[in-house]
Amino acid sequence: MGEGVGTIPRKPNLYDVARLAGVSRSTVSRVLTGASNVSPEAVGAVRAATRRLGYRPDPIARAMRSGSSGCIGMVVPEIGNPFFAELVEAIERELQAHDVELMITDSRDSVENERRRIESLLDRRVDGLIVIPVESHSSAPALAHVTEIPIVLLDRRVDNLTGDFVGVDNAAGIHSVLQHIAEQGARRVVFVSGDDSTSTGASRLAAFDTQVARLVGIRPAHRLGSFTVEFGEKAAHELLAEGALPDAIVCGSDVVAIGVLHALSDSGIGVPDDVLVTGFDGIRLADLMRPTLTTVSQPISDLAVEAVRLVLLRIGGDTGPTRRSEIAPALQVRRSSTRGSA
Amino acid sequence: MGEGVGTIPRKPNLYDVARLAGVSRSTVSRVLTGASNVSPEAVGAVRAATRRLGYRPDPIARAMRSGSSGCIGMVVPEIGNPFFAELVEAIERELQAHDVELMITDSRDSVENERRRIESLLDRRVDGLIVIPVESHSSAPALAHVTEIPIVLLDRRVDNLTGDFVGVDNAAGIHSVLQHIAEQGARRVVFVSGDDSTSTGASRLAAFDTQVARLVGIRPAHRLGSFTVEFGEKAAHELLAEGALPDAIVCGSDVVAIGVLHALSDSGIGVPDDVLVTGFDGIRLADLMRPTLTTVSQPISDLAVEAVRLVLLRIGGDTGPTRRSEIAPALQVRRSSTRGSA
DNA sequence: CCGGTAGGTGGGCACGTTCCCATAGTGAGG
DNA sequence: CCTCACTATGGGAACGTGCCCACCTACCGG
Repeated sequence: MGEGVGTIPRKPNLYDVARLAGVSRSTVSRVLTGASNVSPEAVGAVRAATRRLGYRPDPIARAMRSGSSGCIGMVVPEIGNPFFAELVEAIERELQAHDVELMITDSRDSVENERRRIESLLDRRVDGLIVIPVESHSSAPALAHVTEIPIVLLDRRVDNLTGDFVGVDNAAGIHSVLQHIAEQGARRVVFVSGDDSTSTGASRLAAFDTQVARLVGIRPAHRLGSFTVEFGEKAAHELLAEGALPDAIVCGSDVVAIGVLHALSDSGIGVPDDVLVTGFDGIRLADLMRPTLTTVSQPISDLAVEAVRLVLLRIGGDTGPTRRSEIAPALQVRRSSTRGSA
Repeated sequence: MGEGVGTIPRKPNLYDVARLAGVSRSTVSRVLTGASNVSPEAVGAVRAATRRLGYRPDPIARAMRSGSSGCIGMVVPEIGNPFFAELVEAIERELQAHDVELMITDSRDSVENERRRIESLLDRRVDGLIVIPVESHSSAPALAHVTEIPIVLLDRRVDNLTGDFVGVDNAAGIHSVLQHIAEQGARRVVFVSGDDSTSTGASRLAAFDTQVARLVGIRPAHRLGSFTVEFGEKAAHELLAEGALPDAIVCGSDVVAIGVLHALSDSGIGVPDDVLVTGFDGIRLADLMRPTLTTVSQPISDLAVEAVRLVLLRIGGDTGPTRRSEIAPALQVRRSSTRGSA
């Protein structure tokens, strides 16, 4: 009974590769980490042995020693929100193109959860973070706490936080919607959106307030809550209860608009015949609603490419000034806002 | 200049806690891992020191030594699919209730990606896996390869794989739909669904074939592709091109049904007046479509609770026989399939 | 001919934790 | 009174890797 005969083939480690290649652990490590000062013969022997044993470096041990895991973490407020889900999908696709792994976590719209998720990702030694923060104000402490690794804010900003940001130009988006609504002849318009606890809510609201009088017309009003279908339904029902239906309901997000459409349909109000409705985000479902939903379409793929580019750049050592990428959204005119069309 | 004065406060480790508590590393470790044989005074001192230093155990080092990370991994074919997104959300919520962390990854409907994701999660020492497999056949090797930790299949099965499964009773779901369709007076029905490369596709198809003749009627037909909006649109357009519209279109998933509704609406076909349409899955959006979509509603929350219960049970050491939980779905009758209603 | 230098290599150590074993103290039973 | 067993504790080792340092050899210049 010779030694090693019949033993269970344990997962190979650096020692095993070194033994088979006839070199030391150090040399194997040098080859695998791409360091210089290794002879071509050694490189060849190590590569052969690695392949032969099916060796893969242990990411845990690697993280332990080097403090880096080779993957980046993402925190999302609510993966069930189609816009965020599409964003995650795009980020994942883009990272895969760069051979970087993604760890996705959900903060469930709670700052406390968000803090925990970020701490956990840091503990797991992610090399960078892409975060869609929960709130523009109270998310700040948890995020400011991240100093060792780069962090890119996606879609939403956070107050007083020096970090890279990637999102759309909300003011331009609201502008294009209002202009379009005005062209359709609407005069009285109500803005239904999330409140100003998120930067997207705040800046879309500010843009509406700044531009509505000049572009559209009389007695503009708000109804602010959260970016959910339920809030859209509630807001629409309240508007109906008050009696005077506006000419147009401009929504701060597509899910809100979907809620509004649902409530109006339930009450027998015709869209676009009785009231125009628009959304914001450009989720895939916007085009599948009946009526199809006019919306400010965010270039999700471009946002993902830019966010990934930025975080990898920072991981690569870039220490330039904080960057803000505001990509222009494009208005998608559809049935829900086109009066008198077929 | 005394030593330690003005030094940067490094992240505390076991040594620091032990020193402050006046005990050894071993005792601290015993307290924190909840082992027995520790005196109450030691426990108190360690807890106090831990709190005082704000010490948190390093999960990487823990994983390195013990081979366990205290979190479980999930692999999903497509996070952008609303049904999967809702499932992920429910799983995350349920795991959080048990204080277990979740690492979510996306296989993007590729068996090769799926294999890589699983390997990576194993490398990261997750304690268990919840997987929605890509295919019932070719996903098998990658999954069979997982032997050290428990794995629970969710929604879809895999051939010849001995592992726990949680999903709905697809045959019962199809049965309830067909019965309902028959009651509405439909005779000719077409089944539009994903093909049999997934177990859900296969079993819904089998159930349709077995039951349709008895329950509904004449010349049933299929149109099989993938569980996507695009396929639903394509299938509906093809049906229209062929001329003879059936009485009802039974879809294998809600996203397919949404695609069908979209295509029919584009072509001016009335639902439910000209043709009945039903879905399967019960995603939240089904109730927001116009017409609202009749669907077989999966108890997503129950599925998540059961999957989490099973995986934690196995992690806890349970070695009982393989379990199959097939939860009964509930038919949600809505506008898209109710002929002659208001 | 000798010293210096650069390229290539191997060994020790550390990262922070858990597991195993040895040891000291204590109570009970023969 | 001695011994056995059991509790509480501390120290050493190990998980697998990357980094630092020391070493060896060959080559080149003085």
